[in-house]
Amino acid sequence: MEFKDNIPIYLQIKQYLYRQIITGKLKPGKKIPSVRELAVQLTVNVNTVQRALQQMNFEGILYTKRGEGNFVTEDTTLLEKTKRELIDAELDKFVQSMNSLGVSDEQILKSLTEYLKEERK
Amino acid sequence: MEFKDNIPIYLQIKQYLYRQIITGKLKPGKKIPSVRELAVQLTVNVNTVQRALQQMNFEGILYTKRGEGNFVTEDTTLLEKTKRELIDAELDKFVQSMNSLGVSDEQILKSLTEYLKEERK
DNA sequence: GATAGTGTATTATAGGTGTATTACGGCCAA
DNA sequence: TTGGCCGTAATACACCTATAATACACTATC
Repeated sequence: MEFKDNIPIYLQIKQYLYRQIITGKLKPGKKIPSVRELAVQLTVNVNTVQRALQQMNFEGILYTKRGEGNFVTEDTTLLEKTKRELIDAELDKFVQSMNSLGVSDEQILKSLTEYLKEERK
Repeated sequence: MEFKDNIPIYLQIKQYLYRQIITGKLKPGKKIPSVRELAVQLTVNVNTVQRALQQMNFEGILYTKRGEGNFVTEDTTLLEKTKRELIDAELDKFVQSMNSLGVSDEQILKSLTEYLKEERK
């Protein structure tokens, strides 16, 4: 996996896993790859993976069975809520960024529409 | 100024200044505050400010007159180009993020429209 | 020339991040 | 019970970031 510089890798791993879970690639109640496996997969150290998992564990998205592995929560309410929160955060960030670049709300919609058209080519 | 953790401050300063320039709060050809002044203003070390300015200097957005100060470029073409690039980058990031959260292009537009309506309250 | 304000450079220190390595403890199946 | 996966913890090292303090160099102005 490619990581951006200037953003801690363990945060990018968290984000990656969150998205895997939210888009259903990792399913509720199911085991995710082991820390060592993820470390190899992502070409990263075990400690770095573990740091990400620890936090996600604390946040309730994962739960750990020692000696067995990490599993995606079965709390679908929490998953839904998390998804909405992540989307909202993205919207927030985006609109705020565009505004601080001097782009008005109407212009944002216009730009985005154009962008999506362009992208489809 | 408040800085986000997990992103180097000097990069946030760059972003801040870029936006000041692009929105015309800092005008082409005009002097920007001195490194020491910015350091106080942003409650940050002089070295950190300088690092941001050095890069912007290298990028052509600023030019330095030693002993006098830093000035915004008068190359309005470059400024326009930069603005377009920054906006494009934001669009890119946003659409990519939303997609990876399982939000389709049509849904993105819908969500954004709703979000902007909500925001106006 | 002296002074004040500017950018610039250097050094030391501290904290966060990431790697590498080693070791310990729990779970399960052969 | 043993061996092989699991998570977990601790240590040492290197790098980047940020601060702090100091000093130097250039410019304008008086």
